[in-house]
Amino acid sequence: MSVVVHRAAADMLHGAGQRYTNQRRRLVELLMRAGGPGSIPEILGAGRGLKQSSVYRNLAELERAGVVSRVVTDEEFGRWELSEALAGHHHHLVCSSCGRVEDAVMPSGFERSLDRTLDGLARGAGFAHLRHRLDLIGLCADCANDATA
Amino acid sequence: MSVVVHRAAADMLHGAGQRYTNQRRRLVELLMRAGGPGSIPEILGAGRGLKQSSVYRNLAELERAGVVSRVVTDEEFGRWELSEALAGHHHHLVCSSCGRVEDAVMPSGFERSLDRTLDGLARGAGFAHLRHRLDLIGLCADCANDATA
DNA sequence: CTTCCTGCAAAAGTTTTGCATTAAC
DNA sequence: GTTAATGCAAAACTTTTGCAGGAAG
Repeated sequence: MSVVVHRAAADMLHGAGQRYTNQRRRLVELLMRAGGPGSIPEILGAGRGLKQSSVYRNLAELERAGVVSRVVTDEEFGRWELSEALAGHHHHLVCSSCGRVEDAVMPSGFERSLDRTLDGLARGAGFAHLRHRLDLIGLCADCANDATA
Repeated sequence: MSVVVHRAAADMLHGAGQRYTNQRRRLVELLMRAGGPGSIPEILGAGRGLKQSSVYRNLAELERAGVVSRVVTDEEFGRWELSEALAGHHHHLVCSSCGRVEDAVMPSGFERSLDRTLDGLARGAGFAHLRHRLDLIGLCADCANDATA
């Protein structure tokens, strides 16, 4: 699986006239292992030796090539994940206490009915519906425990 | 309606030992009229005479009191709206081309089934489900026209 | 050998903070 | 009168950019 992702990432970059360098491979590897979007501090801390300006530039380049996507949050720094082209369509469980973000997949039947509902909404407002973004906000197990204790 | 909102905002602030000053009233008025979340540049530009540092401080204070909420986007500046306590539960239509954001409401039956589905997801992952955030990403009428032309 | 990538340092952008002044209650 | 809000300027913060050196093809 990880081989498939790296192969795809390499192809996507090469198609854009870009190289799949060691540092870019490390970023993809890191995001693939994470189980959810990784924040800039996590990336800079974890990926020992990854330099700030190169990380920003490489994430931007990987995004242009369609390999990664920026995730919107209310945090003060960025979060990045593998694009849905590589990771599949999914949603996020966001802990409002510690900021942790995990991936989650909804039943495909529900996705379909959600998209139909949004099509209707969009039509009514003159919007062309491209995609949606659905996050569950709550407390992760750790933070829920802390609150109880 | 606007009277009701101002009254509620005043109560919420007073409950927190804060004052409902002219500037805070102008912020609430502005966000109430907007039909969607307002960005910091819009607020600073539109509300003539609103000073940058005071706007940031007042939005933070209004958020603490539960009057307004920060909206997450991928823009480089903040967006703010009336809280759901005042404006009711709703979603956003986001134009991926120009950044415009409009409010939208989904059929209540669909909201219920969405919440049930998310309850299941949360339980499976050890999350305590508090609320959700659902945005439709697409092209507003103006940008769709530009693309066609 | 040409093009792209990397790293450092500096700049740009938004947001936050310190402090003296002014307004609200 | 006492406490909180405002405005200005400076600081903090993340992110972007310029430029020289190094690696990739």
